[in-house]
Formats: sequence, C-alpha cells, structure tokens
Amino acid sequence: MREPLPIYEALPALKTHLQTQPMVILQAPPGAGKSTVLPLELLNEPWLRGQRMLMLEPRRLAARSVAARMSDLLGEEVGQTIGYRVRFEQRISARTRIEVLTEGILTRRLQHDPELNGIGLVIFDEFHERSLHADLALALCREAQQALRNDLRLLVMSATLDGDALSAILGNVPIVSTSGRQFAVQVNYAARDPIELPYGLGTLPTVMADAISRALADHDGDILAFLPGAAEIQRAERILTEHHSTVKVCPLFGELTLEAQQAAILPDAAGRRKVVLASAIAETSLTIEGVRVVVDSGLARIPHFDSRSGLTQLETVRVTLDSANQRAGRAGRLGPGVCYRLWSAQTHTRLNPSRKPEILETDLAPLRLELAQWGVREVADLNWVTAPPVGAIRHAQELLTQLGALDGHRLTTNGQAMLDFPTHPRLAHLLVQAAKLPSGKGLALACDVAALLDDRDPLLREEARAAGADLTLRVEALRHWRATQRGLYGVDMRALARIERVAAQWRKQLNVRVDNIRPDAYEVGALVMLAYPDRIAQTRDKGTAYRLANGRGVQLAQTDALAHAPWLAVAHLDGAAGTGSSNVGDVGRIFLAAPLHEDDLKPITTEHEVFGWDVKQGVLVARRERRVGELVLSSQPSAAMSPAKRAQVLCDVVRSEGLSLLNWTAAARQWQARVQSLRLWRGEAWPDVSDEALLARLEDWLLPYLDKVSKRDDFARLDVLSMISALLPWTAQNQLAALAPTHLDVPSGSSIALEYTAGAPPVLAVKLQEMFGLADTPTVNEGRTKVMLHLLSPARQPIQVTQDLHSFWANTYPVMRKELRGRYNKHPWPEDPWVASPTRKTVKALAQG
DNA sequence: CTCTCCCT
Repeated sequence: MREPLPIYEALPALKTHLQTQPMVILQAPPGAGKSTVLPLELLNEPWLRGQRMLMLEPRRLAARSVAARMSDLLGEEVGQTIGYRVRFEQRISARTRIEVLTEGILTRRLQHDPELNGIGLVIFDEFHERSLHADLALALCREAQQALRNDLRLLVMSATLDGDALSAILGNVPIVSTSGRQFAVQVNYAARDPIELPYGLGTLPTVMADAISRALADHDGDILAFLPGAAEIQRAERILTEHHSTVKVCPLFGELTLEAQQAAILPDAAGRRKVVLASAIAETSLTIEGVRVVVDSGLARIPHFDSRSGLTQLETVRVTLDSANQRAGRAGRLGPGVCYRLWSAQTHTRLNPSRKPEILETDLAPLRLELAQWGVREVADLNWVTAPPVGAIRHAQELLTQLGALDGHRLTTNGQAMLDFPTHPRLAHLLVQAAKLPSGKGLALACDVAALLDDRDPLLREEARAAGADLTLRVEALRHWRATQRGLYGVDMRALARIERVAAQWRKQLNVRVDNIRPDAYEVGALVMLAYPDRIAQTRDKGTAYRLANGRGVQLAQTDALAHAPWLAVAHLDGAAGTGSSNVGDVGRIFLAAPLHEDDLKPITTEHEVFGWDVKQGVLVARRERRVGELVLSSQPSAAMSPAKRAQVLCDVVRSEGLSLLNWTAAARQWQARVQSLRLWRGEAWPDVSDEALLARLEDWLLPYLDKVSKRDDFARLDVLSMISALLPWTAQNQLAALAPTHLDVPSGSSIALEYTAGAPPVLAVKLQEMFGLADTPTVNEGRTKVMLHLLSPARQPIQVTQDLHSFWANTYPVMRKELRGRYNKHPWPEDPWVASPTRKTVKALAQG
C-alpha cells in the first residue's frame, strides 16, 4: 500500500484556520495531494454551510484532469459532485459542489455575479505561476470579500512561492506548509559555464548533444533535455540522430502535431531508449513517462511586452531557480534520478529565485477592459499582489480608446458589446464592427479571421516560411480542411481543429452560417484593419519595406509574395531585431498580414491642412493631406495660409533652427549685451533679452516682420537691431543710451566704442597715450560701474588690463616706461603722465602740428 | 535561425 499523502498532516491546521480566517495560504510541493484530496476533505466543513466551492487551474488540461481524478476518488462521473468549466466547454450539473475552472472564467463570472452567490470557498491552485488571470481573480475576489461577502473564504495554494512574502503583501495571512513526495534527484553542475549569453547560443545544440551522449553512456532510462526553443531543439535533434542509431530522439514543443507530441510522451513501441528534446512545455504542462535523467540547458525564451511599441518580444534568458528545480524534479517521478545542469555552481548562486509575475510582462489591454466593466477608474486602487505597470496600463488605455471601448475611464456601449466576446479586445472589436457592416457580408469571414488570429499559425514552421506572411492562405487552409476534413500539406490539423471550435462559437454568437468559399485577400485585409488600426502599413519602396501608421518601420521577408502591395493590414510582427542580426537594423519583421485597398481606409482617414516648413528646401509650404495615423495617402498644394498661421509656422522654424537664422550685426549683439548688463546691474525692470528669452517671446518682436519671410534666406534680410529695440519702451531706450552708452569720450578727444558682455564690466580698449592726464577709471551706469581698461601700445597690443587707472599711472607706468620708450621711440612717453597732453599722434606729428 | 507558454 502507498503511504498516506503528506496533505493529511496539514489538514487539521488548515481546517482550523479556515473556520475563522478569510484567507489562508497553503504551501505544498508537487505530490502532496493538495489539488485532489484537499477539496474533497473540505466539502463538509461547517463554515462552508453546504455551499459550493470553486477551484482555479491555470490550464484547461489541468482543469479537466483534476476534475476527473476527484470524480474517480468519489467513484462518480465528471459533472456530478465534481464538475469543470473551461472556455466554450463545461460539465456541471445542479448536484455539482466543486467546480474546477480555468482562471479567466472566474473573472468573467465575477462580472455577472460579483457576490459569488452560493460559493463558500475559492481555491487558487498553482498560484506560484502568477498568471495574469490568477492575480486579477484574486484581486477581484478580495474586493468581493471586503465589500459584499465577508463570509467568503479564499485558499491560495502554491508549490514554490515564498509564502512569507505573499503573506506579508496580503496582510498577515496564516500559512500552512507540508512536505512533498518526490524521489531524490542527484544534481550535477558543469565545471565552467559552457554557454555565455547573449552570444554563446549558437553552440548550445552541440554542447547539449555532447552532454546527452555522456548521460546515455553513464545511466539507464530515458532522458529529458530542456532547450530554450524550437530552433535549438531541431538542431540538437539532427546531431543526436546522426550519432545514436539505437536511440529514439523526440522533439517536443508547443507547435508540433499531436502525433509528434504523443511520440515524445509515451514509451517507444519498439522498446528503444528515448531522448526527449523539449521546450518549457515539459516543465508543467506535459509529463513524460519513464524519465530517469534530466539535462537542462538552463535557458528559457520568455516574452517581454514593450509598452512603447505595443509589441511583445521574446528574449533568451537564464531560467529562474524555481524553474530549474521544477525541471530537475522531472527526473524523480519514478524513483531516484539524476540531473545535469549545463551551468556552473557559481552561476547557480546568481539565478533569480522566481519568474516575474505575468502582470509585469504582458499586454494589459484585456485586463484594463475587464476592470472598466468592474467599474474601476484607477487601476492602482485595487488590492494587487503585484501592481500592474503604469506604462502598460497607459498603452492599454490608448489602444482601448482607439478601438472605441473606453471614453476616458468609462466603458462605452461598444466596449460593453466587445466584452460579450471572450477574446482579446482587438479581435472582439473586429467581431463587433464586422457585425455592423451593412450587408452582413463577410461576417463568416470575420469569424474565421478572428479565430485564426486568436491561435498560433496553423502552418507548420517550414511551410510557414515558404508561404510567407499572407493571412489569406491560412483562411484558405482552414476552409479547405473544413470542407474536406483533409489538411493541406504542412498544416497543423490539431491547431485547425482548435481554431474551428472558436470560429464556430463566433458564428453561433453572431448567428451566421459557415462559409467555405475562397476568401478575398482584400476582404481579409479590411477585417484585420479593424483589429489592428495602429498596424496599417504603407510601402516605402514598392518592395519589402513598410511604414506603420504608428510611425515604426517594418519589413517583409525578401521572398514574400505580399511584397509590392502598396498597403497592408499587419496582424503579427516583432519588435526591433534584438538577437544580434545586425543587417535588419531596428526594423521589425512582419509575420502575418493581408493586403488593403486604399478605398477601405476611408473610414479611418483624417484630413489635415499642413502648414509647414520644408527643412531641405528651406521654404514655407501649405498642403492639404489625407492621412491614416502618420501615413500620408495624398498631399495637394492648398491655398495660402492665414497670416496668423503663417507667422506661427515661421516662429516654430526659428525655434527649431535657432536665432542664427537671423543676421546678427555687431550692433545688435552689443544692444543685447548692454540690456543684459543693465538687468544685472539695476534689476529686473530691464527685460531679459538673452537668446533663450528672445526665442521664448518671438511673437513679441519677430512676428510683426514675418510677412516678408517665405524662405530661409529672407530671415537674414531682417534688421535685427531695430526689431529687438522695440522690446524697450521709448523712455527706457533713452536710459539705455545714458546708462550703457555705446561710446565713451577719452581725454584725447576720441570717442571710443565700449565692448559689453553680460556679467562682466564693459571693455574700453584705448591707446595709452590718449589717456594722459586722466586720473581715474571712466565709468558707466551712473558712475557705479568702472569700465575694464585695455591700455594699448601704439601697435594696438594690450599693455595692461586694469580697472584702476590711478594705480597704473602711479605704480606700473613708471616701471614700464623705459622699455616702451625703447620699443616705440616715435611716440611720446612723458615722465609725468598726470600732466602730459593726451594724444593720438606720434612725436613727429605733434612737432609738426 | 520567423515564435516560450497559456487564458476568457
């Protein structure tokens, strides 16, 4: 007999807490029996008062099998005491006491029945996976609990989650822990890291094949190897099949056909040893029989939503600690096992403990729409375990506004209609809008297109590459399969069956009959446009380069048959090529699209009068443009601009190209420096006329003169000094001349120009001889500011720079005089400068004069 | 070298 499951040790404590506590956390590793035994054990607890319970599972497969196992334990059929409900499928009866649901179902149910009438307990299974729906469902359940149902109990179950941290976030929730039941797995690390990210990925298939070969030699039993994705799996498969003829090598990843997946999961019929090369799908979703050895690359490909571009990109990263343990555990299901980790023990200490919650890494448009229906205005107000990021919420609100689902924070009737379709808001919008089309024509096509875009590409990898991005080919494959029940070559029939079930649901909901005629590519395009108005693309070069309505550049594969279409409606694309293939630049790639007729763009075309400046030509332009987002459909010259608009455009030109467009004379620059100096000396009654300030108030001084400007050179013909002078009132202009004169008279009778610089004394550069007889430094600003004298030699070389003329005559001049007299012997160098006559002239000229 | 997995 088997030993009793570990969950029984935890049951008494769990039952005690649930009597009084609204929420309890159960921390239990796999194999403890928490998702089968536990719900049944709680069924007759007094606090449940005969009400039903809900149990949330992250996957449909898990929901069905958990319901089946519990029914088995009761000796019943599914749908009696235990039932389940997943999208478009349910087995529930009036007798049902435990409903197993996939997570999204609960969100929808709460919308219609926020009190959860007749439900006494909600169990969150596998909460450590932190899926978006589990986080949302928990937040909404807590709302319900606090506002409407204080008798409702919540039980959060988790295998690896840090229960203490969760308890702290949720507010001191009691935690009950159990041990798991799992055989020991001996873990081996690599001596050195064989793969260094991000560049070492190319060698991974070889490294993995070597490790598997050693494991085949050293151990018995089947081997499960984890690789980041299909590309590495297929390359490792080729290497291994070449070297090991007696071993069965099975790839295993999501987009394989059902038969290929079965071959990997079940023991080999011929009794050969099996090597399964798997993606993360084998971590939780699929269990492989007979595995004794796990070889883990330690890498995973995970999505990252970029709220700036609105696109999701895949990144190859090191796995987290909990994933690595989950992978290793797959070797210990039958008996003691072995795990080889292709990373060093040192690197192991640097792994992140767990994956980021999905809410941080995904498109939040569906979540935002749900919350709008729930009546939430500020998303941050809900009681989140992890709050959704503001950038992604902002992006979601922009998209939902564009789709007409939100008006500010309010749900529109269109948004309400969209919520009747359990799919992404983009596809829901496609279905709602298609239903409004006048003839109802194309509605069956809308169902097919929405269903196709809801799932992965039904064309298998190689076939998809050959077929290119044309979505219409996928519709044809679906319709051909539906009409003949035969798949075309290279089509994943399991995917088509899944897609057809969804399409059939939409047809039922919209009351439209199935259609299997050959689809029109442009009709497909018009439908795709409804879901992805931001991804309408216009050709840039009549080849493979396109530009999206949101301004980004995108590219079709060189050989794609869609190339040369002037307009495309793009459904799927990736972001900037971040994998190191430099030839693509930062241009995204188009994976799925359909051509568009320009006529079909009419409803979303906007008209603009464009008054602008052609930067290249340097001329004013006036055009009438028809646009879709940032794309221009047509552009025609239009009537002359109004003077006001014209002036505005030209002011903007000066702001972007700078004041240097104008002809700044020395006099204009000096005027600016004089006013700035007075502002510093005498206070802010004097206006700020710095370049920055002038740019900020172009309308005050430049605008009245702009009617003479229509091209770049015209700016240089404007008289800057007279324009900026107008910034000073008449009285201030007189004061300016008096307080900061342009010239000063010196003893020789010359009038010498001052050189002003804001923040420094004005400079008076004058020949020394012209200053004889003057005792003190000249001043400006009503005698308050001494000028900076640059005393010049007869050759106009500065001899001395000083603000103290008195001291110069007394101390410096007598010392310098001898040398100066030798060097400039034609000029007067009197012994006593205090009484000498100032002069511009030489000795000889003086004698003659 | 076109893309891990999952859900209403």
